[in-house]
Amino acid sequence: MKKDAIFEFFRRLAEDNPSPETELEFGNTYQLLVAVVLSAQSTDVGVNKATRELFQQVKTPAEMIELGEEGLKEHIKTIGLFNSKAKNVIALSEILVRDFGGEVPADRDVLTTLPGVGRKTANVVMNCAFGAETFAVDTHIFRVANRTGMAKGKTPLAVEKLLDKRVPQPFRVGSHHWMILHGRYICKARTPECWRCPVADLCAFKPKTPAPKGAQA
DNA sequence: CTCCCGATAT
DNA sequence: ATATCAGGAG
Repeated sequence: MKKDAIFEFFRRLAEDNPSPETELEFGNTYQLLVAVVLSAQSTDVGVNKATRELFQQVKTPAEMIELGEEGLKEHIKTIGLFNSKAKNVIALSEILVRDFGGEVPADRDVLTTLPGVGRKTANVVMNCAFGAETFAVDTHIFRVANRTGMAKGKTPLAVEKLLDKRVPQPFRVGSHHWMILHGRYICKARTPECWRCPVADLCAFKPKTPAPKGAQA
């Protein structure tokens, strides 16, 4: 995708949604971190359903430790990978209390040292909580970037580095969410809805199946 | 590379 | 029945 097309791509998505935000629900930065850890290979809807009561009861790492691993499992047992996620959230909370005064560090490389926190999760926290120009390449961004031809790469890290080079201001902070929402609701993995896509003319992907009868753009 | 792992859409 | 979902660790 050419430089002008990338600018136009985000200009149109920004026009439709001026201030995109994460669909994960949270009340503070610690809860955001926990929600993102829980969201691995799971839907935001499912995570929000599980965290609604949890976050009413638990707002700090100290309170999470008090709840305990088994107590946490009761809240998140409807989420995939819940055993390893519960273990990681408790371990991560203990480290925050012991080494960081119960606060979430605003540093990507420090965040990555926490159990259950990889590069993608750390980038989400940096972007959503601290406004950093980081590209958290999850399954949606990886797919949208490759499909459209904006940034073709074999690994999430390769795509992230290309996006960092190619996405211009003033879209560098918001592009992360625009791509996620676009991938979630239009440029879907199984059935991309190209017939109602606002950036289809800028995209390298050509759908094999036509728009369904009576589909509205 | 494999394992982890429930809910939902197709 | 199977693919997919805001991945990370061993």
